Amino acid sequence: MDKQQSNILKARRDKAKTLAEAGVKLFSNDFKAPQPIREILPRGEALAPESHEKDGGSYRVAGRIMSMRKFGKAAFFHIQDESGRIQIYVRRDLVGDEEYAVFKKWDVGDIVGVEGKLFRTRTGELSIEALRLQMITKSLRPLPEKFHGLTDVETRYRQRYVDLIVNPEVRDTFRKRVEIIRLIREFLTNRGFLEVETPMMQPVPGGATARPFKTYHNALGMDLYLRIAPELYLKRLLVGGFERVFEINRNFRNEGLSTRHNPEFTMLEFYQAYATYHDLMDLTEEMISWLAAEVCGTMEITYQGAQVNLAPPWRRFTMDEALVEIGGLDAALLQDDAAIMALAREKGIELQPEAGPGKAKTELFELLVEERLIDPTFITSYPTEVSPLARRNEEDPSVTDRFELFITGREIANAFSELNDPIDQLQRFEKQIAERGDDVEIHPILDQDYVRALEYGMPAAAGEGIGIDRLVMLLTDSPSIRDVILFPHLKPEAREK
RNA sequence: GGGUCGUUAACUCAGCUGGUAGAGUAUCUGCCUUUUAAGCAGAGAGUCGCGCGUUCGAAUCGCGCACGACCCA
Repeated sequence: MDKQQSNILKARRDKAKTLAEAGVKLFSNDFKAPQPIREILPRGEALAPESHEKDGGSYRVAGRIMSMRKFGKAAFFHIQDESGRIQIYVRRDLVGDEEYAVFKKWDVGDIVGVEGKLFRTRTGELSIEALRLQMITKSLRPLPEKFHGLTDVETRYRQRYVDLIVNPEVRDTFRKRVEIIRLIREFLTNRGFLEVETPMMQPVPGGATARPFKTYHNALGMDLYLRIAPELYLKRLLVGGFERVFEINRNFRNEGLSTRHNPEFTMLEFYQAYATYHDLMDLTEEMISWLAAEVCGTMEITYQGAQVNLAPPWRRFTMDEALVEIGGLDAALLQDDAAIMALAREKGIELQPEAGPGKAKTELFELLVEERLIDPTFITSYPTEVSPLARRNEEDPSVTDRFELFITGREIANAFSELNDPIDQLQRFEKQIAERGDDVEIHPILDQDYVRALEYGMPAAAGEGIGIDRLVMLLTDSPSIRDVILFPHLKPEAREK
């Protein structure tokens, strides 16, 4: 931008300079009390073409110019505010020669204020006939082309502000995102859950298996980690006597980026004392189907061309059942640890030396079953081996009282009856640390304070995590997580464009 | 990390087997008081992502790098 401006940018700056020299304020801040465009539109419903509103009411609107059709002594343009869009008609004989000369320097992209009367044009479009015009903010850069708009995904993500200006469906997606989060709060609050905030910076990053971001606190002289999950803190609150808690906040994972992964993402976690994972399946089914009805107006939604029916009840399979019924495995084989391990290797799954049949089974599930779970499906009875924080099943201690929820082949939720036996918990932590392999960045430290908290006694409870971004993707039919995060992470631009 | 594809004017895109860059929108000038992808006439605008190589000559071919998309791990 420094050396050679493109002529189009130069033209804008020259024009702005000319206006400023003529005494026009390019950045005024005294256009008071504009009316939302959406509130004006119904006022003109009864107007016939080529007629003005009878009582001649005056309207004040402000917004960005999105299109412009100029004639010699008149012009039409559209302005857009947050609520909508309306056409403005400007006539030289109504605003005066001087004002009209200034108006001729207005461009698409400028933010302006208009005062005038409501009327309907010959072609039937409700419009405001301008009596007074005011520049509020002069735009120095052109908006993308009016017909194709902005489609380059890289620019859309890097310059989200432009994306939001020109792509109304993008604004809708983010409004829906806000609405979904608001409804979740309402849903949980109505059921007695308390919304809490727990540390984003943790001395021990726990509650999940992932590589954390590391930082350093100068005054304390200690390493801190951005949290990979709030789980262990929320469960400390159960120890403390809060019986239903939830948190909606950011988690950070120092791993790859993809259409389903952003280094920071929003997670809902909630914990309920004296509940089991069965109770949470019921709650989840109720919550997500209700969200769909509220946000999409139906429980039968479309995601990227696939029909998805979110109406309860949802299918529930144990992992073994799913491997047999959907994965096509022989039921007898699942009872044979050696055969499971062999099959996993045969399918090209790499298993660490210390990995057991539970790990192999889980990997086989991901490979053979996961992507085929389009309609919502709860998978239960996860192997204890892959569930370090979940309560063991009382009849079969090799599995846990846990479920994951899959919709459109993707994991949406993960929940379990909580492990609250401090001795069992300590042993599992130690085993996990021993097995962490060569990656010292994952779970570097044993969370002894968490074990201490459990020693005081945590009530029987169940807890769940729901990835908000993925849920929003589902309910807004968005193909990439970057479509539901306002400012997704990208590599730095090579150069300023 | 691997593979495939992409990167050309502010935006959306053409540009064949190498011959030195085009369209539409946008911009600028003129005409135009009911248009809505307004219209008509004219004009200007690009280190063709970056670098190296092959060649008399590279947007085009080769190699490397950057950024992005999709798929795989």
